[in-house]
This record gives sequence, structure tokens and C-alpha cells, in this order.
Amino acid sequence: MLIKIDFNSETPIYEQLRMQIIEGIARGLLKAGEGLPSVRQLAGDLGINLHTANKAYTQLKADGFIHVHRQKGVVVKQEVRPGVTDEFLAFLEKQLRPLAVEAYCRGMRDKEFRAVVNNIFRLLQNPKEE
Amino acid sequence: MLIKIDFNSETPIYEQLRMQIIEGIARGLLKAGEGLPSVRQLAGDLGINLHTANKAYTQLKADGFIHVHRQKGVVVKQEVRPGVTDEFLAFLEKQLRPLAVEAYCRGMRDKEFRAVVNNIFRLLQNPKEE
Amino acid sequence: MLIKIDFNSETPIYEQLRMQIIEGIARGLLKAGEGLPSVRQLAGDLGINLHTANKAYTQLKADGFIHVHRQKGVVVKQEVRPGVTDEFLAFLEKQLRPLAVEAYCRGMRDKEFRAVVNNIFRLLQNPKEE
Amino acid sequence: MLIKIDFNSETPIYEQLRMQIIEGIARGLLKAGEGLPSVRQLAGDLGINLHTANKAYTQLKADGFIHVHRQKGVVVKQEVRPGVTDEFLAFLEKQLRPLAVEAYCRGMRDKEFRAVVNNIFRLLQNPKEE
DNA sequence: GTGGTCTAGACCACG
DNA sequence: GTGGTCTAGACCACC
Repeated sequence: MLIKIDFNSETPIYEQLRMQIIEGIARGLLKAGEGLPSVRQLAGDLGINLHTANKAYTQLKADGFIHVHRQKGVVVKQEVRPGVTDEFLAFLEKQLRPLAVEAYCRGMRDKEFRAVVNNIFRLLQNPKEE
Repeated sequence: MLIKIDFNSETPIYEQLRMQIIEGIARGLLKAGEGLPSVRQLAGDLGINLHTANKAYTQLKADGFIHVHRQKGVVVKQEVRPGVTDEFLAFLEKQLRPLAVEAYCRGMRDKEFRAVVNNIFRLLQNPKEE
Repeated sequence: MLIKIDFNSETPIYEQLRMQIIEGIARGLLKAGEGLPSVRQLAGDLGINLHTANKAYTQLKADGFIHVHRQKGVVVKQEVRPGVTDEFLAFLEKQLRPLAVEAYCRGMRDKEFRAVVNNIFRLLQNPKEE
Repeated sequence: MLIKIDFNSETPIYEQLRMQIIEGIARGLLKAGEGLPSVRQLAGDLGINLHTANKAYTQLKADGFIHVHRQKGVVVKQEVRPGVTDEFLAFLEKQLRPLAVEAYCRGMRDKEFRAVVNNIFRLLQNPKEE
């Protein structure tokens, strides 16, 4: 899977990294059991610091998306994913609201907003590369 | 309109302030021409720093939501808002994607995700206080 | 509350820090809402690096023991604690087993082992300093 | 006796190996004088590195659990084990404390904690396989 | 070779 | 002043 970092983005590098790996898992580009590059290699390939790459992995590990195999290295987990907790729903609503508000204020209505959402989900369910 | 600041939130205070005022305008709680409290008063009421309140107002002014009237003080603008530009659509998609991805990865499907979106919009279109 | 770091210990500094703060909360030495020193001050006082202190705080935050108040700084949380999840029970059993095994092998029996456990719990329920 | 390695575990392989052999001795599955597989065979069977298997044996030898017989190979020792020294008690208390603290903080009380301990000991005293 | 830990110095946004 | 992020260089244990 190809990972791209936007060094000008406001979102931290380790966060971009984290999200793209999660997206890879969600879309099936990264399959359960598949190995991921080592922190050193990943950092080298992307031209970022070892610790930054490590931070992304550490969080993914804490969230149960990946785990470290003593021989295979870093690997995509197959078992339980976090799931849709009430906590997550609250988080989602909180994150979504400002976006919806600004969209509404610019004249966008729910129908158009949902269209954007649908586009994203269609992409997620489509396993081939963009 | 009542404004509430969450001091434990990760989102900066000035940002919370800004969003709540925009939301007030969107929902019609703040009408065009209506006066807003001065920076000093707002800061005092909410128990926040002067600079912080000022930052929110400055940005709202730059975005064309409010303007400063020589006599009435800070008032809500009546003119048209920026509208749904292609730029905004791209921005929206970029912000929405990581949320959708994580939701999807946790087992949420488009239907459930849209339900959350609908909830928010229903609230926006309902002019009475929550 | 007084915190002491053993620089010769095998357990990482940030882990010692984390455990002592959790212990402080458990024993009631740190009460809900109480403020904790800033990372910089804590690091300075203990003679450790800023990042090491930060790592402890970051994990405590992720586990819901503390949170960052935008004005008061780092604060002990009052709300929900992690709770006794099945995950934690499995973790506990896994950690406990090697200790029990070695104790058993040295001739210790369950009664004596429980005595040690009871001692620790008695200390926890006793709010005054050791 | 059957040995199982968890390659995803945080505890090093050689440590898992060591603990399982000690547990085997404790439970009477491995009797005094009984022969153990050679380093080569053990490593081959478990699919681990030679050094790793060797490290476990070396430590077991140093701790007086096994010894190398010129002809029989690696055998379980029959002599007495170190016993419950004050040193070991201190060690035990130090290891147990963080576990008890976290458990307590999650709402677990001594009774429940002891129940977990009892489970482990019951297993140890039961000579048949799990 | 790997990941984990610690240190150090720098910049930025927030209040 | 605070916490958050990024970079850098070093050491260690494990395999």
C-alpha cells in the first residue's frame, strides 16, 4: 500500500500515518496477518523521523489495529476491533457538528451533505486502488 | 443565546466560541443586525482571557459573519455567506474521510453514519433551544 | 504527594511515574479535581527528561485517569475509571501466574501468598502516608 | 509436557520458555531426573532461534532448576530450591503492588483479587493437564 | 536486524 | 507560561 504524507498539513504526521493505515485496513488493502514495514524502514521511506513513525504504530497498537509479532515484526491484527462504543458515537457527533454547521451556513442542506458522505463510503467498500 | 465553553475539550476555546456563534447564526438564534457582547464583557462572562475572546471575534470578522459598528458595537452581518464552493467541498471531503474511515473500521455502515448526520441537521433546522 | 524514581530499576521511568500516580489516586492522596504539576515542573523536580514525564501523563490521559483542563492544567479526573474489564482480568491472570509459580516452586502456599496480597490491600485502604 | 509460545506476547520468548518449564516442575509434570529435549531439538520443535532456547536453559541452570548430565543431556534437578527468602518476599511485594493498585483503582476489591489468586493456585496444585 | 526507552533541543499554538 | 509535535542521536534487550 502506498502512503503519502502532506508535510504542509495541519494534521500531525503521525496522525496522517495512523489514518492511512486504518483506511488501508478498512478498505481491505491491508489484510489481517499481513506484515507492515519496520518503524525504521517506514520512517526512511517517508523521510520522517523514526520516533514519529513509531508514535503512529504505538497508537495503532494501543487501539488494537496492529500488534507486534516477535518474529514477523509489525502485523495487522485479525481479532477484535474497537467497535462502535457510545464513547465513539459521542466523539463522532462532536467532530461532525462543526462541519455540518459550516456547511449549513454556506447553504448546504442535509441531502447534499449526505451525498458527500455516500461518496466516501462507496470508496471504502470498493477494494481497488483509487 | 447561551454560550458554553468546555475547558477540558481538545478544541481551543476561541474555536469553540467561534463555532457556537456560527451555529447561532445558522439556526437563526442570532439574527442579522443583532448586537453581540463586547470582547471585554464576553471574556468576563465566560471567565476566559481577553485575547481568546478577541481572537474568536477577529476570525468571525475576517470570515464575514460579523462586523464592528461604530456605535452598536459588534453586530451580526446580514450579507450573503461564501456558499458551497468547490474548495469547500474538497475541504469537507478531506475532513469527513478520516471520521468515516474510523467508523467503518469499527463496524459502522453508511446507514448508521447517515443517521448521525441526520440528527445533527435536524437539530440545526430546529430553531428552538436544545 | 511525594514521587520517587528508582533509576536502577528495570521498569521504565515513565511506568514508575504512571503507577505512583495511579496509586496516589487509588489511596486518595490525589483527589478528583486536584491539579498535578506541569510536565516541565515534574520533569525538573525528578531530574528526568520532559518527554519521559510527558509519556506518563499521555498514557494516564489515554486511560482516563487524568485530563487536561485548558486553564488549570493537568487535573485528576473524577468521572469514569476504566473498570474491571474481561481484558483486564485476563491481563491480571497472565501477570500473576509467573509470580505464583515461582512462589509455589519456592515452597510458598496459597495461604502465605494471600497474606502478601492482603498486606498490599490494607495499605491501599489506609489513606495516611506510609 | 507441551510447551506453547505466544509470539505476540510482550514477554520475551526465552522468558515464556523458562516460566513454562518452572511451572512444569512446580506442578509435577516434570519430575526430578527426567530428561529435557536438547537445545537444538527444542528450538527446532518450537520454531525459535537456537540462541533463544539456549538462553532459557542457561538461566534455568543458573537458578538450579536443571543441570546438564554428560550422557543423559539436560535433566531436571532433584535438590532443594532456594525457598522463601526475605529477598523474595520483598521482590514479590514489589511486583504485586502495581497489579493490586491498578485493580483497586478499577474498582476491584481484595476479595475479588484473591479469587484470581486462588484460581491460579488451584491450577498449580492440580497435576493433570489444563 | 528489530522495537523500546531516554535524553536533548527546537518550534508552534493556546491562554 | 503550558502542552503538542518533530527531529536527532544514543543505548538496551530480544531474536
